[in-house]
Amino acid sequence: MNAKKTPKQKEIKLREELLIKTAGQILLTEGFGALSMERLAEELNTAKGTIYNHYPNREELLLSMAVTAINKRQTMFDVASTSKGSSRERMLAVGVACEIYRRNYPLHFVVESIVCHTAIWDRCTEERRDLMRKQEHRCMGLAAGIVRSGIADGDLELATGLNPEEMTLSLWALTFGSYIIDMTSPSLKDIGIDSLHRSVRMGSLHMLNGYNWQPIWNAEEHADRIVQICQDVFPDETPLPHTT
Amino acid sequence: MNAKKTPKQKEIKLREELLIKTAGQILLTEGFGALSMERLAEELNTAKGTIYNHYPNREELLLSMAVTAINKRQTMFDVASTSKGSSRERMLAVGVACEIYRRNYPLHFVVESIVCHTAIWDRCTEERRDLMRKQEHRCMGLAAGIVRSGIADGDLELATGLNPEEMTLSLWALTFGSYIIDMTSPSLKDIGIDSLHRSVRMGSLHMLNGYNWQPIWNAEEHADRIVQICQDVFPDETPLPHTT
DNA sequence: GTGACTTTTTGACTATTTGTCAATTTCCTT
DNA sequence: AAGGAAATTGACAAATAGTCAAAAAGTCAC
Repeated sequence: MNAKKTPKQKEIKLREELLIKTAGQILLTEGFGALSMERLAEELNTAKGTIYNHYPNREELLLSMAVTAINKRQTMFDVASTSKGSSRERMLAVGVACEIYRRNYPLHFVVESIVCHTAIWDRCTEERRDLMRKQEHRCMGLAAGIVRSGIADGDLELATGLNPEEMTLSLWALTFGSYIIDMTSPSLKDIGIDSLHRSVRMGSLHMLNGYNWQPIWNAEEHADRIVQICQDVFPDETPLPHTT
Repeated sequence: MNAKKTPKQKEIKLREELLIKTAGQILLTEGFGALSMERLAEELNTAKGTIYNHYPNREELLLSMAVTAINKRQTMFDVASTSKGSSRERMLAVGVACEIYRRNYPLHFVVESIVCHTAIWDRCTEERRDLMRKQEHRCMGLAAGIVRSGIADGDLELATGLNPEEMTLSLWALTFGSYIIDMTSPSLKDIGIDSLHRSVRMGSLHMLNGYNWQPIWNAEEHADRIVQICQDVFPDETPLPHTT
C-alpha cells in the first residue's frame, strides 16, 4: 500500500520519527514543562509551522506518543494472555507485562500518565481519544477474558455481583495507581516504601489469593513463577529481578 | 492570636475565601481549562493584580486548594483510625472514609488529582509542596499504624519482607488508582464497569482477606459493616449505599 | 529539461494568557 | 486631619500557542 513513496514523503516521515524521538528525550530529561513547539522546531532546525504540519497542536503530539505507548503495552498483554499455563498464571503474566513495561519503557509510562490529565485530554480531537480508548478497552478485554476463562475452568468463583471487568479494574488500579503515586511523590522512600514493585506484587498476589483463584501461591512460589514467566513469555525483555 | 483584625484584613480574608470558592465552582462546572487568573479577577470584580496578591501564580492557588482538600481527608482518616473496633475494622473505616470523600466531596478529589500532575506540581514553591507531602505522610502513617496494631494484636502477619507502609500503599493505590482511571476514562460503563465503588470495595476486601487479616469477612458481612461504620464513625456525612 | 501545477516550508503575525510594577487609591494610626 | 502604610489597579512585558499568505521546493507530463 505505502511501499511506493516519493522521496519527499519519506523525508517527512523520517522527520516525524525524529520529532517523536526528540520530544521523548526532552520529556524524559527535562520534563513536561520543557516541551514546547518552538523548542521542538529549534531542535529540528525547522520552522514552527512545519511542526504544526505534523500535529495540529501539542496535545495531539502527546496523544500520538501515548498511542504508540499503549500499542506496545497492548502487544505485551496479547502475548501474556495467550501464554501457556493456567488462568491464574496468565493473569500473573499480565502483571509481569505491566512491571516490565514500567521498568523497561519509562518514557512510555511518562507519556501515558501525562496524557491522562484533563488539561491535555480535553484538547485532543475525538478521533485520537477514541484510538486511546479502543486500546485501553482492548487491554481490559484481554485481562477480563483471563478472568472469564478462570471461571470457566473452575479455578475461580466471583463474589456475588462482581463481574470480570470490575475485578480486572481493581488489579489495574492497584498497579497503575502505585506507579502514579510513585511518579508524583518522588520521595516514597521517606514514607517507608523500600520497594514499590514489591508492594504491587504482594498486593495483587494477596488480592487474587483472597479471591481464591486457584492455584493459591505463597510469596516464594509467586516470585519463582515471575522469574519463569520472564524467561518463557518475555524472553526478549530485560528480565525482572527475583524478589519476594 | 488573630482575633483582632482590622476591617481591611477581614475583607481580604473574606475575598480569599470567595476566591477559593469561585475557583472551585469553575473547576467543577467548566473544568480545569476554564480556570484562568483573568477569569477569576473578572468573576470577583477586581483587578488581576489583586488576585496575584493572594497567590503568586495559578499553581499555588491550586496547591492551596489541594492542601485544604487533603486536610479534610486527613481529618477523616484521623477519625477512622481512632474509631472503636478491631484493627481490621479500623482499616475498613479508612476505606469508608475514602469512599465518602470521593462521593461527597467531588471538588476535593478533582483538585487533588489536578495537582498531582507534573505541569502543576513542578511550578509550586517547595514550602507548599512540603505541606502537601507532610499531610500525605501523615495519612500514610495513620493507615500504616493500623497495620502495625493489627500485627501487634495478632490479627495479621505480614508476608516476609513486606512492611506496613508497603501494604498500605497497595490499598491506597487500589483506591486512588480506581478513582483516577474513572476520572480519565469517563466511559467506564462502556468497558463493563457497572460500579466503580463495588470494584474498589471488593478489591480491598479480598486483598485483606488474602493477607489473612482477621477477622475474615464475606461480601455480606463486609457490606453490613460499611453501613455500620457510616453510622458510628461518620454520622454527619451522607452515608454510603449498602452494596455488596 | 521545461514549464505548469502541487505540496511544503517559512517566519512574521495574531491571540491568549501569565506575571510585573509604578502610580494611585484606600486605609489605619495618632 | 495628616502622613505613612498597605492594598489596588491596569497598563505593560514576556512567553508561547497557533495562523496563514507568500515563497520555495518538489513532482510529473511532455
